[in-house]
Amino acid sequence: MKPAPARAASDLPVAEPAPDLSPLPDLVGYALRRTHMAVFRRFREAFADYDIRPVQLGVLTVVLNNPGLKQTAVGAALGIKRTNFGPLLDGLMARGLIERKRLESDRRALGLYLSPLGQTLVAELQAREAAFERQISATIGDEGRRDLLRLLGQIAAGCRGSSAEDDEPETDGDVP
Amino acid sequence: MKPAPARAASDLPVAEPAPDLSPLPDLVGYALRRTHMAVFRRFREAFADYDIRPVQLGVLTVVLNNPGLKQTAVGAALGIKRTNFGPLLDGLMARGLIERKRLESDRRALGLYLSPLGQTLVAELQAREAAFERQISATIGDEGRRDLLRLLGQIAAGCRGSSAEDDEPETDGDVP
DNA sequence: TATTGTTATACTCTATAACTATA
DNA sequence: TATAGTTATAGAGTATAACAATA
Repeated sequence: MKPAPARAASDLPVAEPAPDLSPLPDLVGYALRRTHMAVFRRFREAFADYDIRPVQLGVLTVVLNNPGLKQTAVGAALGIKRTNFGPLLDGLMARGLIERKRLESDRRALGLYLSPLGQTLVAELQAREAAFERQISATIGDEGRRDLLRLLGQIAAGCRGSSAEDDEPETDGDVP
Repeated sequence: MKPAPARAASDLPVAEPAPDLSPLPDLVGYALRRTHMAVFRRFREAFADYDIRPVQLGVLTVVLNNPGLKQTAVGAALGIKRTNFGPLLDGLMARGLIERKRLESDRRALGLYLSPLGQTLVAELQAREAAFERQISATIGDEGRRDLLRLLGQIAAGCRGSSAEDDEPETDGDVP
């Protein structure tokens, strides 16, 4: 709510008329990028004291719900490539939040578990997450939020629907 | 449309019951991330022959609409930090799409212009962009698209509304 | 002193390719 | 041969700090 620069009537003639961005503001892709960036920044602020980023909370949540799930499956559920999931896990393990155990059934695979510390932390994080969710969707109401989630889901499903998706990363499994 | 692995009735007992992701799929931030990723991937495919990414098209569009606008203003309009905008521009200039001229009015600043080649290219890109937009929003219809843009705008505005935004990057200027 | 643009640097995310050890 | 996980590597995207030239 800046009080408007209060131009001195002879300071600077025109206030830089705001560039013409058309047609960007009317494009779904552009709106998604801007909104995602804004929400992401807010998330970082809201979780700054925990030093947690959205992907990390995603991993902790999936491991909480599915203890013992093997690494590949956790990564695939979140759309993270095998290759990139390792370093991400390293960070969470170095903080003592996640533990890994070699599976008896398949000695190649590693099952993921939350440590006691991880369980305590994820409970706190989920509480704050719920508050964060209420905060960012405060302006659109419950109905708007439902609409938004539905529309986003339809767009994402449509994008997955066609073209090349051979590889591994996007083997989702969530949206039916 | 894979024909379903056709389990041999004694091959693998259960088909891995799809991990529980709750509450992630019901979170606006998570849905934004997934949808943004999916749309971004589709964009790259759709513009692969041009080797153009969304941000680059954004820059070209703003320069087309506002020839002579100084570098800082173009970057700020798109939410790109001064520091990171330089290298991005280098790429577009190396391809001969954008030219820069030192401004007479302020000899610190550089005005951005499209080269003739850049003008030709951006016309083609915008045509394809329109087709891409119809493609990804095909499943939600015109009404759904309007709703989606409105909801995304409200979320983004709400995120910008509070907390720390002192620095330069997010000096938007678009959304009123 | 403030602004424009630059360089240097770092961390995260994403992506490919090649390797091991199990299966 | 195929899978689980790793390493190495590369490119974007984002972030800070410090600098030169200009205002």
